[in-house]
Amino acid sequence: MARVTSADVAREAGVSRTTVSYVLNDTPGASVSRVTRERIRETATRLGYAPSAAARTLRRGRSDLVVAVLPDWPTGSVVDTLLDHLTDVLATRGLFVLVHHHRDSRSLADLWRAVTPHTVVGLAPFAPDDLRTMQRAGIRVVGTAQNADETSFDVAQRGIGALQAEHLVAAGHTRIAYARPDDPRLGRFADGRLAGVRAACAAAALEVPAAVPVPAGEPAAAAVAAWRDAGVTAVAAYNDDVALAVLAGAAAHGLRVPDELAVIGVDDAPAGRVAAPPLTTVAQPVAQQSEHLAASVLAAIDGADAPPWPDDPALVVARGSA
Amino acid sequence: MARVTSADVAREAGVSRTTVSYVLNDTPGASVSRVTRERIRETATRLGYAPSAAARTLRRGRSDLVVAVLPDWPTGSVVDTLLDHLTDVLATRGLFVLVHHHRDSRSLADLWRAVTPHTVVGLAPFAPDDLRTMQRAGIRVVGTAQNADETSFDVAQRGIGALQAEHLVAAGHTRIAYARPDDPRLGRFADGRLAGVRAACAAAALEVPAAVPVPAGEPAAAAVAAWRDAGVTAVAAYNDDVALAVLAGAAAHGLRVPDELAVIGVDDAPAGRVAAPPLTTVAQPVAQQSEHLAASVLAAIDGADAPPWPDDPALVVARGSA
DNA sequence: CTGAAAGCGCTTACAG
DNA sequence: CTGAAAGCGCTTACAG
Repeated sequence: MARVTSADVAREAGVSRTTVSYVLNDTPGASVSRVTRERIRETATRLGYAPSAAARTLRRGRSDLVVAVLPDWPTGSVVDTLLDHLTDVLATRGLFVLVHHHRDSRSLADLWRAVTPHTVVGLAPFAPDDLRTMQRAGIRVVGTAQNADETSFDVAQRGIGALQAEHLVAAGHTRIAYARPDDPRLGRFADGRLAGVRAACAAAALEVPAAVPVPAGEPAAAAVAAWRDAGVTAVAAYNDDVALAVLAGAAAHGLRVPDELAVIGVDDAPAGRVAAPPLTTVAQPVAQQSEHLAASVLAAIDGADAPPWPDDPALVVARGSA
Repeated sequence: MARVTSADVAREAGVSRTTVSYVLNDTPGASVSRVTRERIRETATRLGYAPSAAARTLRRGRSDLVVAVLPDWPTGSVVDTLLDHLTDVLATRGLFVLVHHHRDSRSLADLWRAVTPHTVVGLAPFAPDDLRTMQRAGIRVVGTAQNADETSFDVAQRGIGALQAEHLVAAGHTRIAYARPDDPRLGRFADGRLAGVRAACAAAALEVPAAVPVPAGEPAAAAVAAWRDAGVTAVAAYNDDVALAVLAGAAAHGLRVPDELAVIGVDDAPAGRVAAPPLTTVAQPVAQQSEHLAASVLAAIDGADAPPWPDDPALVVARGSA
């Protein structure tokens, strides 16, 4: 069974391909009689005509496809929400979003041999080579500062870390430690958040916190013992899973939380909300972030200026642990 | 700046487009002198030539793109791992994987106007209409039983539920309850797991468990009280987040776990490993599942038979809570 | 060993 | 109001 083309529809409906194209694309300014219109549509449906995306793209020089490039690391619900919203917003412009999970080790160049995207949205920074290839291929790139090596996401990470530290400082802690994840793929995130914690501590004239790796899913008994011996009274954790591991470590040593050790996470994960004590955490206002991403992409497509990053994107949810 | 085409490379290198195509695609059987080869490659790089995916696809009638269609619900790390592996395996065949997060309410038909995929991998079942459109467009579809309305994922979900119940039954429990999530998007998963639990209970001649919605992230105090009053001694939870909420509910009533109430989750999430008591759970052997998915897709591409679903895909990780 | 030419399926300026 | 024709950029049978 050969593919059904617009020529088949035209022949069957007794018109030219031109008319078929006009009708099926609702080309403005094309005036085709009502009955012809109906007949063409009916014929297309009956034959099961599906236009060739490749031919369309080749002819128009641009596709309706937006590729979102995600980093390799486990992304979670925030990114899901972001993409969901982006998909909705772009759908109103007739654009489709497809997601590519990118391994840093591999070049993106080969991907453009398989697809001709309208626009590429980067949620991770691109390698300079990749950026150059895309620019040369005339692909529009959004979501990452094109010349700086820092994305708005990096900035957001720093803000999150700062918020954690400021909360701890405000509660009177003076010796703060940082619990970072041991998954190397999370490094870039962790570095950003840690930088924020350190900046806030420095601003409060406190000693700069040391970072110790705390694997999620194992009680952090050793780390907690070391902190206790060093006089640390509060720890900022990379995320809620890491914070929960710290909580378990404290329990193992009979340390009372938050009196003897305060703990703050990031994510506002369900597990933290039902921990004992309930975990204090930093929540990201996903709705706001989603709006911003979608607006940035739209602006880029329209050649407008990018909207400013919202002022105060994250917030502390104070519960029992800090 | 106009797009660089193979004609530009040909002119600049002093050869025909034919030769450029042969060299850049390493066409077998094309014998081009070494120095010409080098010159063409060098010229292509210098000009920043990127072949047009659309033209290539149009000409060959098939693209190198595989689209994975995911359902709308929060997917999490298992699916990430699956896709990661699939991407790796297909890369060895020169294929690229792009992911589409699909809302059931919306038709997939429009997507095929933006891309011409080589193959579509469905991790959720497709609507009959969508399936028909794809077949007509000559798109190969994998990963979902094409005529039955049940995917291998549905089967897997039932197996998980059965495992939970069997573990509880083996421990001597006779009154078992089911805690399902309140996120409606998870319904399909929850139904499958619940069916497995019920089947296993029926097989053990026990009363069929009632399902009560337990929101993740809130101590399930009311649900636990009701279970206690009804003489329930064990609960199978949809996943670890829900199980943790049950654990918190038990704590709120001073119920000892597992003696007065046993709890089993699904996922082997980090938070469950550091809970008090550590959560007993069902772990999915992601590596095996990944192999199976990748092998299925490869088989479909090669026109071979799909490999059988592995016998015993999930396993109970017994810890403190059941 | 290399090139001229056809054709994939579409859209759109142009002619009628 | 409708059609014939060009051309998007590539690959590949064919001729030399």
